[in-house]
Amino acid sequence: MSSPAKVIEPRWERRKDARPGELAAAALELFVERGFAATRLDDVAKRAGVSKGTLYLYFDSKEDLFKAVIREGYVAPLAEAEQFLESFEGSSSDLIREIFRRWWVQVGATDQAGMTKLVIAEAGNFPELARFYHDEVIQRSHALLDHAIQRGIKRGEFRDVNHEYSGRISCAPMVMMMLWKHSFAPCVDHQIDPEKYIATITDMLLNGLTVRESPQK
Amino acid sequence: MSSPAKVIEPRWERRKDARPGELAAAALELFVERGFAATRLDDVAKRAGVSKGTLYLYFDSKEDLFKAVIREGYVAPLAEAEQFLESFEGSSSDLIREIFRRWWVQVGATDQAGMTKLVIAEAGNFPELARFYHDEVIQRSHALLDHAIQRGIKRGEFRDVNHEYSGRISCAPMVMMMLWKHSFAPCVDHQIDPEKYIATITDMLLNGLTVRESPQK
DNA sequence: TATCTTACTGACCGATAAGTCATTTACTAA
DNA sequence: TTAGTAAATGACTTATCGGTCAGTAAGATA
Repeated sequence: MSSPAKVIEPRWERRKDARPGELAAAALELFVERGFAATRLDDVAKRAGVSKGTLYLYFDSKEDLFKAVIREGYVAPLAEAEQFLESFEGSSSDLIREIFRRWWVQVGATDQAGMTKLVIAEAGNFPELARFYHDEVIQRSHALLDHAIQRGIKRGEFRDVNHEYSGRISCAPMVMMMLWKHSFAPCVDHQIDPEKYIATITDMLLNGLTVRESPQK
Repeated sequence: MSSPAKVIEPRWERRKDARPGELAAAALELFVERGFAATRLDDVAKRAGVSKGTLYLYFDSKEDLFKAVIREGYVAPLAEAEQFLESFEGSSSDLIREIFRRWWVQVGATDQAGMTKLVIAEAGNFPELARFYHDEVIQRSHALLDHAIQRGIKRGEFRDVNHEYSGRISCAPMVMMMLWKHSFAPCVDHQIDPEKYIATITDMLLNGLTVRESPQK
């Protein structure tokens, strides 16, 4: 059955550089799936293909691992989006549509999307981390949409809506889709079609519900 | 110092009927604050003013307590809202405004608001419960808003927006405000003014961002 | 091929918290 | 007043899991 096997597979490999990233990725998955307290470090290690002892070579404690996952894994694409907004030439309607589209492709469809659920769920246990995530991600996302809306107002494309909450309200449907993906989506039949969903958001956000005296294309 | 004290305070009282409700209320608070796994039953009992042993007189296990909190504590006001919609006479704009206002007063501002965060956070660990909550609360909330929108379309007040996601998208900003209250709100300075927030939602939802050829009041 | 370094392992320890139950005490009814 | 009941207690048992570390083996070096 088994060949004489001159080539013996090593039981494990030394991959000092790759381990932290792989452990953090495994931890993110399990933290999102089960929450911080319900996640066992043995399981994190197993999913990363190492033993628990190895995990402790790279992280001081479970809490340290958690913080590393949040702090180092938080969404980078925001800076790119801010840059994109600055240099965008077209209409503000197209700008907002494009922001949502990119948001989904670069974050929503990736593992990162689960981080929002994780931070919301653990905010009570890790308030400093929640504050960090709020300042670095939430606040900036709201500001991004708000700037896009202000741009539209300045260019005469948009109505002068309330400045304080407009960014936040525009973001809400996108955030909810991310949360949905990591909560109810795996439990229920009905799935969301991101493309259709985003098309409906932009339609409602830009045109509203009320019929117009002079309907436009 | 101490009076002869003919009247000795009893160390505890027998309150068989009140205990389950008080324990469930305490459990909801702590589950929302810390999550299921991180909540200690000693703490739940202490907050309810009893010992852990008493908790086990009324609930079989920690999981049983959790299920009771979700199943028996879920938002009742939905049925009333559905009734309200059926019998509403005014414009669909006013209807939607009023739905949001009542939503906040009857649910958002109460302890119940935390349940949404709890169910989302624990959906991975309790899929059956998540399904239950989805069918009984989420689905019905989306349907409620969707009906209000369909009403507006039928009456010629609203544009014929996409039917599939309009209810969900309309709910998103309200749900986000509830989640916010139980996640970032206690960590950061900035607070949301529910009244202003709801006013901005309805303004954006009904009128959209785009300027109109013939602006209306 | 022999030697050395160190990434990695996994059995083990101790603390924590779920769950139990013998005992205590509030309350009731005779 | 007292005996009877059951609601409530809290010390105890036990399983789990975060964290440790002595030992093992990958693989580099010469």
